[in-house]
This record gives sequence, structure tokens and C-alpha cells, in this order.
Amino acid sequence: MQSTRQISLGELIHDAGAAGIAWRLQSGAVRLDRVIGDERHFAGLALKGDVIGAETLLFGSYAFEARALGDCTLEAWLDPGSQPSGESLLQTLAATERRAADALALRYGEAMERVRRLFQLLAREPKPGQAAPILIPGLKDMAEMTGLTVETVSRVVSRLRKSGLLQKRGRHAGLLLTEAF
Amino acid sequence: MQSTRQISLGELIHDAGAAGIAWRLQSGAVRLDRVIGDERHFAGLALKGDVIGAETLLFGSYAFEARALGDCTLEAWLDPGSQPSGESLLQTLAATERRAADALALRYGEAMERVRRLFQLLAREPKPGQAAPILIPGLKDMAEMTGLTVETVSRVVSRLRKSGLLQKRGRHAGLLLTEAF
DNA sequence: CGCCGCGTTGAGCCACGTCAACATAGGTGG
DNA sequence: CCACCTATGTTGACGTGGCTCAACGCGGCG
Repeated sequence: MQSTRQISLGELIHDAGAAGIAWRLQSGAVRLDRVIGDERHFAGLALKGDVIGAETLLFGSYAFEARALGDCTLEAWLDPGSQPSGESLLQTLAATERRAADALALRYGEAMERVRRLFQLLAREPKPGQAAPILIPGLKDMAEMTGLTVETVSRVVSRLRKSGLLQKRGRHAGLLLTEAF
Repeated sequence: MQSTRQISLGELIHDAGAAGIAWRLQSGAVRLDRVIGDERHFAGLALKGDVIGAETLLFGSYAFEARALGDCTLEAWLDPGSQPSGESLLQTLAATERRAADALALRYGEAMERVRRLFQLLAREPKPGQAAPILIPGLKDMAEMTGLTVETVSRVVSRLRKSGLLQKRGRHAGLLLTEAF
């Protein structure tokens, strides 16, 4: 097993139940899904710096399915158990709780607010004075994360583009204007 | 600081930012809120066996506000760092991820489904052949967790009672009929 | 007693879901 | 290269579930 992986948009990172190790997200975004029978339900989000699959250190297999929301770089994450009291494990735990709260917020309020919150999470740091680049996942992914329908998300994104908050840049890229967002 | 606490319905367990230690929930249910300015947003849920405030081991203070959704028994939780590679910390991490997924599911689908999912989480194990007792939190709490309004939750609960799935038992107690739920 | 927090219920409206038609981009095989 | 197909996104028309606003009942408490 190599110690770093490149994953591209929409690609499966790992199945639920499969054996594997934990990874840290160097860049990109990942959606986690709980798999029940043949149904998949959005169960969490991982962004740059977050760790996925930490439960493999305990069970040996993944609890969730992970799929890339954009191009991702993963590096193998071995619990630095060397630290007294597993400090990095604690940091991972704290980060996980924060992300979970972020994900919950994606499912509250009006459609427009939800999608904007999602974009804010996905936005990368802008170069000074520039708009923040953002890798837009498929509508289906966005709909499932926000708890809306594809049609509604499409309409919201259209409105954002028309109002100038979002600039189209190819099929899967847009720009967020700094001031407004 | 005593090593076990009794908390009753609606009571504050700890403020966000306050200093304190981590606790394990021996019984009851707790809602976690992210505090931004003077606003509080539902950010997580803790049930029997879950650990809250683990981040105090790292920061010394709580990241979220915690409030009892029913009567709770807490016991002090000291990270058993004695274990090689912090196994109990890993278990806590895994449990946190599962709970986060549960909380997310509370905000998806129709009102009726959401409230039922919430009740299923809050239900205690029934005595064999009996209905499952459940401590019902206030409507406001339920509304904020499910992302609905108080009025809608009230109507849903009414319908559940009329349909016999739920039996009233005093102001803050109900019964879930085993078969249906 | 009067006040206040909490729950209940009704009436009306609107944001979003549903259904349907169509556009566009990639992918695959001839 | 085109022909075809499928996945994905867009847009419109329409219906409805849940939000809003409002009135009221009830219990606890000073």
C-alpha cells in the first residue's frame, strides 16, 4: 500500500466494510455515506486536513463509504500513538465533531442559505484580492448533502450565477466573488 | 469535582468555552449546541454510553454547549491513556461519527419520518413484551433537532398519539408501541 | 390572582417537491 | 469521423407539505 493517493472527482475511495487504513486529506473534499442494505445516506463530510477511516485502527474495516467530491490528495495516516495520551487522536476527534456540526448546518434553513453554506465549506482560500475558487461537485451530491432535490439546487445555483456571486468556469468549476459570500 | 453528576430535564450541563472535564453518559440524552455570538445552533447529540467534552483533554475547555434532553447521569471520563494507542479514544471517535450520522438523518425526509427517527433514538430498551418508554423533550428541542417548527412537531406528535403509536403518560413521558415503531 | 412559558389548533400562503420535456457533454462502437 | 446512448443539468407548470401568523388552553409560580 503506497502512502499517498490521488483520487479524482466522483471516484470511490473505499467501500463500507472493506478492509483498509486511515487517511488524511491533504486537499479536496470527501463525502461519507452510511450504507444500509443497498441504500446510501449522506453521513458526513471531510475536508482538507481531516482524517477518514480512523475506525480501521479499531475494527480493521471502514464504517462508511467514502467518495471524492473533487480531486483529492490522501496521505496514509498512522495514529502517532507515540504521543502520550494520543494527542493527535484527540485533535482528530475534535475536528470530527466540528465537521459534523458543519454538515448538520447544511440541512437547516432555506435552500439558498444551505447551498451557500455548502459552497463556503468547499471554497479554497482565495489568492489575495481574487475570488475564491471552488470545485463544484455534481448536483446530485449537493442535493443529497443539503437535503434538497437536484432541481432546487440547480435553480439556486442559477440564481447565484445570475446575481454575479458565482462565475462559471467550465463544467465543474466556478468562482465565488469575495465580498458577497 | 465529584466523579458523577445527576442532571435533570432542560438543565445546562456546561457552557461553550467553559473549563471542565469530559463526561460519559450513563443514561439520558444530551443535545450539543454550537454557540456563535448569542445564537445557538444544534450541533450534535449524545446518548447513553457516549462521551461529551472530550476536547477538554486537548483545549481545557468545552467546544459546545451541552443541555440535558431528559434526566441524565454523567460519570467523569478520564482518557484511559494507559492503553497502548488509546483504544478507548478510538472507540469514542467511532461512536461520535455514528451519532453524527444519526443526527444528520434527523434532518432528512418528511416531518413524520424525522420525528419518528428522533423517538427511536431516544427510546429506551423496552421490558420484554412491553412498549418502549421514552422521555420526550420539549417541542422546542425536538423542532431544533429535526429542523422543523414547533407547530409542525406538535401536529406530528398529535397524529402519532391519535394513531395509537404513542401513548401519553404525563407531561414529559410517552410510550412507544413496540410493533409499530 | 395575573403572568409567563409551553403546547395545541386553525387558516392561508409560499418555497420546495414532483413531474415532464428538453439541452448538453462524454463515452463507446462502428 | 459520425451515430448513438446515457448521465447530468436546466427550465417550466403545478400541487402540497410545512412555515407563518394568530388565537387559545393549561399548568406553574410569584
